[in-house]
Amino acid sequence: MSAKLHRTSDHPLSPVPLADFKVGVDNVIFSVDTQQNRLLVLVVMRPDAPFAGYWSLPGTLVRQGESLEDAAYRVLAEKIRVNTLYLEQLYTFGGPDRDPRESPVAFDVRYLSVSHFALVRFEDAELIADGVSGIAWYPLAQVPQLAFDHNEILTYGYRRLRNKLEYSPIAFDVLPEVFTLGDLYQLYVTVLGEGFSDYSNFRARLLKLGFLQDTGQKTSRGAGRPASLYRFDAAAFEPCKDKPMVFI
Amino acid sequence: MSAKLHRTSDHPLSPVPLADFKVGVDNVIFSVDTQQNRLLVLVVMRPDAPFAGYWSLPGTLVRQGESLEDAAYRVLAEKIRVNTLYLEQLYTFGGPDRDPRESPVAFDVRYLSVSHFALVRFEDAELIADGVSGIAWYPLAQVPQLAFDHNEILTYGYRRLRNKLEYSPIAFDVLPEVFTLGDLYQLYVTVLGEGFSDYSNFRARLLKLGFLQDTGQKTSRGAGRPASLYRFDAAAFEPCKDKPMVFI
DNA sequence: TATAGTTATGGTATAAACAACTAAAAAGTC
DNA sequence: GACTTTTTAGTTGTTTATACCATAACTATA
Repeated sequence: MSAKLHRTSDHPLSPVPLADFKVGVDNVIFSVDTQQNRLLVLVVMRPDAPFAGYWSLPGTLVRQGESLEDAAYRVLAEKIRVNTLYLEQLYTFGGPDRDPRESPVAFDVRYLSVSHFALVRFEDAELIADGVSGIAWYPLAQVPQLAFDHNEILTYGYRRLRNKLEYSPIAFDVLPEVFTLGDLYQLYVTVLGEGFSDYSNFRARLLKLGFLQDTGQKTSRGAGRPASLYRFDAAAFEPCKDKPMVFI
Repeated sequence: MSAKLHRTSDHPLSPVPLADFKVGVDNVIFSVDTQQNRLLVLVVMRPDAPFAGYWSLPGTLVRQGESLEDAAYRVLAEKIRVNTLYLEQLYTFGGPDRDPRESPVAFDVRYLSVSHFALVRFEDAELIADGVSGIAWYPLAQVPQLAFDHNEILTYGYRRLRNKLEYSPIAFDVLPEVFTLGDLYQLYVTVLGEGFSDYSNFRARLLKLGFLQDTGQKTSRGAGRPASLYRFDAAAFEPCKDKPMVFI
């Protein structure tokens, strides 16, 4: 790192050429299948070069007059029909040589990717098959080699997911509108593994925090005692903003 | 937000024009004057249009063959001589109309800023006055209106600083090599305010975590009992990676 | 119908941790 | 020597996390 410091600056009379960029937006879109307890990532098949025939994160190039966030929403809406989603910026990948379309000799174009992180409800999300290129949910552990540096972007996204799950109420952007405490616990186990409190203590903590609203209704699916159905109360969450919901 | 979803996609035979970007890198560089207990931000005076005569965050446009991180290091090295620093990517600002050089009619160029967050040691950092444009440390509360959307970027940077101070050992990138527990506590007070544990409990917690190495030496500055001088032990910090150092 | 299996729920006891507070030690100052 | 300043080292009460257990409410099966 220190080698990068104290470089002699270029002569002011010979201006160095600036890079010209196309800016892309790539989305890490997570969902959780609460039936099968699987963490899923949305990938699309690339029909054209470069990386034709490779799976990739759904992305697009930013158009004239379009903001980064708008571009992220646009590419998502082209792939899934959803009523509600969570979306935030993730990280920007902009090194040279990350896209083969960049000519290493001519330096004519650079491709930069502003990645975004999104969550959708699995039951609610309807994939849009346009007939041309494929689209699929992949369990995170089974994601193949992706185009470009998209595996690296995915790693960033997964880290963000785990971190946010600790403090933010993003679980309720993935779960159905009403859910049981067992559903909520299973979601945390699916994403984080078993490295935190057991079900009993998890229950006690979440209920004590006070932002889970009992709907009065009960489930009756299969064996076992029926579970109470809860709803997330965003207003009641405010005071819990900085308190962890689980301890990893 | 829902209005942004489900837009009809453009006709495939009439391709929409993509935006052409110049990519800039702007640095939020913080330091702390431990003598006067002030949180400082580095700003530079813009000599040329746009925003000539305004203070701004030190930035530059990315050159051909240069990575984003390299560009961030370059602009920092042009402004300060330091031996050690902390630097990470902050956020990417890329909406249209954030730079007056963008023509609203012709859509010829868009300017995007990949902001970075940096920390340097105040005593160690020597500002480089190039005679042309000004450069100065500003106390955070007294930062004037900056060029472009740089005040917004600064807000992002300050939030990142406060968040990182809670879990990461970035305090030791700002403090001198050896320091007293009083210095460390004052740094936290300077940045976070007084909303956390008192000095006595702060001491007990930090010492118990076990990554502060007693140098055996003592200070003898002014009145009061001499304080032990400590050094940060990065290896011993590893197990504390996920434990908070203060409770805000 | 009795019994076992399954899941949800509501606890208790113990150890750890946080918060507030007190007191002594080691220097300088008057 | 008395007083001030700052560091250091506690104590105590309360909260909190963790591990573990007991029971309730339902289903499936013998």
